[in-house]
Amino acid sequence: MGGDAEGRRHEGGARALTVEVLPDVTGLDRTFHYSVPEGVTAPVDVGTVVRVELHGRRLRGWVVSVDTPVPEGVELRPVLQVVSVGPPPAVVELCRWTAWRYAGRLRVPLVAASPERVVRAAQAGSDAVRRPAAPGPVPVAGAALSEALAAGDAVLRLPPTAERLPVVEAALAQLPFGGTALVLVESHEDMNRLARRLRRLGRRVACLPEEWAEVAYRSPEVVVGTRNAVFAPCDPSLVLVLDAHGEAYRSPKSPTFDARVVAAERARRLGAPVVFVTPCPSVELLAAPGRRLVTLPASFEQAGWGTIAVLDSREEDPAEGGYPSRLVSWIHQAASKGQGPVVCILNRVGRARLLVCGACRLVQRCPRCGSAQVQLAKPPKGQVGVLTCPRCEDEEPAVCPSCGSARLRVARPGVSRAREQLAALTGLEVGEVSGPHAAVPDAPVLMATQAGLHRVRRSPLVVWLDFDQELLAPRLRAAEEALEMLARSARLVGARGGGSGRVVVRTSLPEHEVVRSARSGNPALVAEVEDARRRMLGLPPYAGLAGVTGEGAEALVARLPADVAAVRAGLGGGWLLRARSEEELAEALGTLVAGDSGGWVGLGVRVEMNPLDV
DNA sequence: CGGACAAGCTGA
DNA sequence: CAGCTTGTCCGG
Repeated sequence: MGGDAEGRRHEGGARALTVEVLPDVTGLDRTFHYSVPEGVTAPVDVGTVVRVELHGRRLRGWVVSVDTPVPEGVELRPVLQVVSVGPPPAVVELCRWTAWRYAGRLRVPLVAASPERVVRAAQAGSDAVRRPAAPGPVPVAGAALSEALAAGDAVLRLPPTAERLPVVEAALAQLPFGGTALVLVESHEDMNRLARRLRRLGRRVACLPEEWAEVAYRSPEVVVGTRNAVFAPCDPSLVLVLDAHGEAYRSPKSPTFDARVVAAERARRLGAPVVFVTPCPSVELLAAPGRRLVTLPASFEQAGWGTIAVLDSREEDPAEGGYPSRLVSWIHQAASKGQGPVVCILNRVGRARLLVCGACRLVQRCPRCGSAQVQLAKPPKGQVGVLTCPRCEDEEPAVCPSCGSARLRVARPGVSRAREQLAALTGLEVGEVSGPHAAVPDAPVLMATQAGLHRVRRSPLVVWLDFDQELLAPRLRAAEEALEMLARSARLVGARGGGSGRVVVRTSLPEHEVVRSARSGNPALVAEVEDARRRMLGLPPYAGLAGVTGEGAEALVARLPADVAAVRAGLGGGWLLRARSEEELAEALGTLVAGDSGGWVGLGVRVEMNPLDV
């Protein structure tokens, strides 16, 4: 790529080159024209990072077009300096598409597509001789991957404990000579692990964004990276998205682009195949037009979900002290195996999420806003605790306002309280993992929120202490997310050479399709129910939804075409837009914005496509 | 976005 | 009316 990197500049001095530059300034979504003076020797092309003067300020910016007509009556100033090589023109084009598709500014995808540090122009082309790919044994998943690659755009449903390295290897075996595979992964950690393992197999790997220049100039066999790597400065011959269910593929800030959607678009433009590998494909992933679902033999898939045991919480004996004795003995057994910590999960931070007065049975609520108060920490001995309102952060002493009793019963425990209970019941040391960054204590049993799933490599036993909470969460994707959590749990206990661990799910809904899907290793059960629900309720992917907030939201909404519905969305003067598809929404918003002298400057509007909170 | 410049407020 | 805050405008 960047084939004629040398070609565009100066044209033998016949005419001065003019460039259109987008300044790297948040909120200034406008372009300005500059001339490229003779003194500038570095190549200048679409994507190049330059330094320019604007309104007395020296700014960095991207060249977004070359030799486009300059608006009348402007006096061109010269580009001060070529700062760095930037994304190749085709990637800038992809960035434009992304900004349009997610109704946001171009700057964000351009930042994602650009090197972190300055990169000087270098000779294109590979300097290393490739060894031919060793034709290793083709595993079950390898054959399925071939089928998926042949389909052009496919989801490969690979059960959670199945190794993913053979899938990547099988993809590399099909790479054309000199071709590059782009592999997207959920996290930085996954990237480093995959890169390490591929290098050990003799593959030439480059990671993004660290090795941006290698990707651009050395054409490695494999480019590995997270969400932003979808804008890799190369022309991939195939694209692989691992753990394609992961929320990490969605950008949290506007434009809220989804790297899976961008990956499919990129592959389509290049005529390259794209394969999404995941144990539990979402409705969105499956519903993309022209996409095939490739599955493995049912027996392989079932085995790949491991052992998932259900504890029906309706049958528990309250005399057992909070958790059934069967669970306690499972924890004892697993903890003695020495295969990592037992991980118990409760997605409720703090000590208590619901308190009831022991004397008069009153539910403790915030005196200001009425929300149920929570208790974050156990009070020191002999002192009265503090109740906090999760909504307005009001703090009150832990005393019943109605009868004055300080005997408050924990009706719904949080992790801290559950930790105390488990330690008492098992007699084992129980550590607590609460934040995504807190240290993981060295204890045989860990009490964790969902974040704990990502903090442990391997475990003999994962216990969901209250899975009802995940099954019944009032979120659009609750069922799919619950299945993803079970998939991750299954991987944790099955990690490395067929771990013999198990996942325990404590719930009062053992017949819920999420539980049945995971137990039978058939994620289609959830997919079918979810698909029907989305169709019936007109939710994505069978509708396009977008949240619009900010000063100018009202004015924008007033000018929307008739086929885009808008309703006031709860807090803070925002709006929720609905159209037949996200593309239609993007089109409507795009034309509105293009109407006002292009760009989102001064509109005071932020658009969140496909918002996560209903 | 952030600087420039204008209009508005304060206190001596 | 100097000295400061607040607001609006605009960039090549």
